[in-house]
Amino acid sequence: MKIRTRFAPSPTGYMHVGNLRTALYAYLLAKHEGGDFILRIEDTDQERYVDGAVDLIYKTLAETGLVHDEGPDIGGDYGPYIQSERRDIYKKYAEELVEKGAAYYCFCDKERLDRVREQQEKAKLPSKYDGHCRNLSKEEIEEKLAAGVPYVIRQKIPRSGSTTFEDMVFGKITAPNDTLDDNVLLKSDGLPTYNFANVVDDHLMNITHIIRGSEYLSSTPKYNLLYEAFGWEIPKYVHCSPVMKEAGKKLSKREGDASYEDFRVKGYLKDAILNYIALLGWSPGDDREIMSLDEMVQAFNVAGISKSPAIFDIDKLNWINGEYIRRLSLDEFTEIAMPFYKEAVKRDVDYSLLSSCLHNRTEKFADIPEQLDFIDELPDYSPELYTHKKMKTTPENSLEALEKILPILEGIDNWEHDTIHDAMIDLATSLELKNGRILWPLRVALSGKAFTPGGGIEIACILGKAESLDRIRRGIEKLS
RNA sequence: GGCCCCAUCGUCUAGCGGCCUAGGACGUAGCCCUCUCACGGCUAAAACGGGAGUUCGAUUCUCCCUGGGGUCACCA
Repeated sequence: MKIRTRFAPSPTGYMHVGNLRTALYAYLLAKHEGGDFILRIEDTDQERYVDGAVDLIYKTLAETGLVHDEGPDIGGDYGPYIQSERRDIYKKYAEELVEKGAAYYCFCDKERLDRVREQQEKAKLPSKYDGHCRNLSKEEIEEKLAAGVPYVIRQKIPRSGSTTFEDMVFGKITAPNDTLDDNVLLKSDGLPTYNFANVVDDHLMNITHIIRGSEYLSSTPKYNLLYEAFGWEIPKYVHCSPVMKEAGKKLSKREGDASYEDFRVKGYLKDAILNYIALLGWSPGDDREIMSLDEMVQAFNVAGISKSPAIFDIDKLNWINGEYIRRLSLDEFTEIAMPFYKEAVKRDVDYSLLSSCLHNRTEKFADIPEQLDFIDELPDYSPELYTHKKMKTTPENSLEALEKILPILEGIDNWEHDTIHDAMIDLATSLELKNGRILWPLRVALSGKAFTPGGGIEIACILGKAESLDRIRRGIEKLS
């Protein structure tokens, strides 16, 4: 039988990385087995509806290459794929469940429920529905229904015994039934809760493997009870532990470290993000780390998913992003870096020159402007910058060096890397000095910074002849 | 608090009773390369949470403790 997995996000307006990872695993599992990956939108909570959120989901999936085989935007044999459009389906199945004795009508209003909960909390009991409407007579129900009293349909959990299910990563899990709550299946607005909708939809859509976060682990027994009541085949479960910021902390939307979009605007490559989150909680079993989507599809195995929560390590993401950046061609790099160049440099420069300096020195594109902050304007720097122990330079001998450098550069018409390079090396050789004695002062005079992407020669090329000479003269002035 | 689950370097992990003197990667430190920084190369420090068992032998199996995570909504 063909495997079918699904990604079933709520349209919340942003793509949490933990969520994206779940989508990735669902995609990988399906594709590894040659199966289908389905997208379903879980929008049964109208209060949480966010405009444009669904488009963001499409965009993210398309951008990362997690292409779905069925979904609201492309259709399929099991639609509709948006839960709010499946309203009538749920009602029918909820009523079927009532007939089967696995669910019941409940007419309790919010006030009563709050009161019950309050009392339970006071008594330090776990808060559960007290079963007030569990055994209403047929007459009572008919009467209230006819009178138009708002109602919900609740699951009727057995009061004794226990329920066991098998998870592909966690193994056998058993929960005592009396710790399970009679949750609402169908809300008073006629829409289902997640608890119900996911079971009905997964069955109707023929989903064979359910990949989701471990927050559903403790409610899965209830879902199994539902499958059993319907007489439906129970799917395979794959629960994934959460992604944490650090021990005891969650990734936060506010701090900009929780969503895929957050990382994209900071200049992380989509493939790098995908690669990193794949490894956050999954291992291919060997030492491979840099893997393309296709390679991950090949290597994917549920057995490699880890059970404990994983802490999001920005350092490792940075490294992986750097690896991907280094594998970019110079042209590709320039294309992605262009918006950052435009932001950082107003002066007319050869962007390919910038790229050749930056491509090995960039971990994420957002770092670029800071690296280039000396291009437009020479920063005000201290003469002490000319002192470098290893280069054996001081402000004094740097002045001498700059005074020697200036006329030589003035005489260069062919302002290119090799020409400048040869002239500077020749100068050092003829003076019987180490290259650094010439090049360190040059770089400082041109940049005014202790660290720069590239050396003095590269910077001279980028700045051009006129600006370079000007900065060297200013250096001489500063040191005189 | 009840219930469920988890536990290897700081972090992500390999390990599925002897191949473990516990492997890899990030990060950290040092060295090399070198006009700074970075890239690249090399080296180093760094872990089986604690206690009982089972076994000829436990990182690997069982139990307890501790620590961590999840869940207890007409949210998903």
